[in-house]
Amino acid sequence: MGWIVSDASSFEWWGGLKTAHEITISAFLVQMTRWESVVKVINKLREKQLNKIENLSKLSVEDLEKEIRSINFYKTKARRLKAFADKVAEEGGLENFLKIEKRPILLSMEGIGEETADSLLLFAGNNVIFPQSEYLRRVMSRVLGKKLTKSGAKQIVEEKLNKDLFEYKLFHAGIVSIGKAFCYTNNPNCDKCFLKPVCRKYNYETL
DNA sequence: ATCCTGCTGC
DNA sequence: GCAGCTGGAT
Repeated sequence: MGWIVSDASSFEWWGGLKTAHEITISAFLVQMTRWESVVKVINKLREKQLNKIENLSKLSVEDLEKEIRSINFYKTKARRLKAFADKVAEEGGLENFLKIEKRPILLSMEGIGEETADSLLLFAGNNVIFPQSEYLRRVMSRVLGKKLTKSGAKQIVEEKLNKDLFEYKLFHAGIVSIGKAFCYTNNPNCDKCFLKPVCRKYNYETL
């Protein structure tokens, strides 16, 4: 069965970005920001060979600000990216840094909270960890018909899914897709949503 | 005007 | 728990 692909890395996860470096840079940039804006900046960085963490660390914060000016909170994010790039250099490269045992160090860095840390570990580092996003909390809360915290929703998912990289990435992609397309904070578009057959909010008007 | 795959510091 | 960060797109 040659067409059954078990290698999760050959799919266009994380908006189609391929390298751990671009995924990592975009993870900083995308916070409270439209994905489309992030892609534009990543494309520009790539043209200038700045799509690698080591190359970013050679820039000053001021120059980095200029490169990402079109991004929401660009000053804050330039500072955080610069600090992260320097830290990666200390730790002996990005690949070595994106491992589960480094999670506490990731979380200790400015600009990396739970969601970003686990997104990096899953999509850039290929670790079986599920990111606890606001999308996840919202969709899972409505489908299950009870108020969940982000970490609560994450716990349920990690309990139920097989410990499989492909499943984790696919489920995350599904949650994000549904969150963006239908499951808005206000006035969710439940009629169009393809989860409505199994959603408690839709069927019982809870939450 | 409002929205956008958060995190920090208070 | 919540204001602030900070700007482009619609």
